[in-house]
Amino acid sequence: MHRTDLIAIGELAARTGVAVSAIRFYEAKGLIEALRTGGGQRRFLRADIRRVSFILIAQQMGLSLEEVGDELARLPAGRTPNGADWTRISTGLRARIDAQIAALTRTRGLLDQCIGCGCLSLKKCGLYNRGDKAAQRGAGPRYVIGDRAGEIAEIG
Amino acid sequence: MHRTDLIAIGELAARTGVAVSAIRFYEAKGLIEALRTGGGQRRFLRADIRRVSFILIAQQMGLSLEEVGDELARLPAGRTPNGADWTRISTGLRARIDAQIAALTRTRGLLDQCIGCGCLSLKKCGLYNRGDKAAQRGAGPRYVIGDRAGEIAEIG
DNA sequence: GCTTGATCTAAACCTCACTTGAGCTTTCAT
DNA sequence: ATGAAAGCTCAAGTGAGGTTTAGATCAAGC
Repeated sequence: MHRTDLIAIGELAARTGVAVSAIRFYEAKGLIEALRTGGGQRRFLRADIRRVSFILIAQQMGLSLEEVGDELARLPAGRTPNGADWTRISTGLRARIDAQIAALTRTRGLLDQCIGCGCLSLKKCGLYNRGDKAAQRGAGPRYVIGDRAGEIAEIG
Repeated sequence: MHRTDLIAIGELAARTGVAVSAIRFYEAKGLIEALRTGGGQRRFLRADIRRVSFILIAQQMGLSLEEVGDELARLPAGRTPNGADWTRISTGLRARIDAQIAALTRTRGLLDQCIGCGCLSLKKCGLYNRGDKAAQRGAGPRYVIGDRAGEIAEIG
């Protein structure tokens, strides 16, 4: 048990269910760090399994990799999250989920008002981006709907 | 009122709040169609305002442009959605939102169980993709977490 | 010592939903 | 008839979160 506590990238991949390429990508993004063998191969600590797991869970909660990186960087010694860290972070994640649920519930209410109306009027329906950050997640630059909502005309 | 019922792309853009470039993009994707003037400029029907509005709303509900295209294609005569169509479609959208809310609520429950535990164990926490399509929305090909959940080892 | 499988790097490619730019043409009000 | 504003096409760029490919090297079992 002098060398066995270091694991190769393939094993880290297998243990976390992430592709090897993704692990290299995370390293390039600074989310994890690797030691190197004499021949240049990566060797990870067992604790990195936990670290990668955290990345996956945080992603599930809707954090971008950059935000995940921020969280990890905020850890005391740049270390893998321990129980106390996790309690703090996961409580924050909970708040995010609450916000997402609230946003969806609001949208559902608007949709309900709109079912059977069929007007699809931008003015009346209110089905346009009421500060709905969650729905905005996605790819690339996006036209911000509702930015100038007052100027959008009624259909007709 | 012989020519005025056709509108130029700029007006369609102004009436819907989307960029002109986005409208051309939608046309290229087959979501809307345009007539052409002798000089090659696009002319749209007034009904296309409603059609574009539908695209925006459906996107808000989390449909991809391809899915929006499928919905539009499913319309009786390939026509712009009318009141009855909208009732049918929006009821379907409502179901999607319900599913998203349910998924988030489930995740929140798992997170609650996990706060204070800190194990981050893939086996025990269950914080991995329980058929959570909503969280999967985003850019590009993505490793499907939990696909082989049974084979993912415990941390340690 | 040799072979096989794992790993290495760098760069290119992918999706989605658009935007931007270059270079030219059409439309419309005056 | 003209000049500004709006429109046209086609190609390339953006950003997130990776994957794929190519060609070379490393580590380990026999």
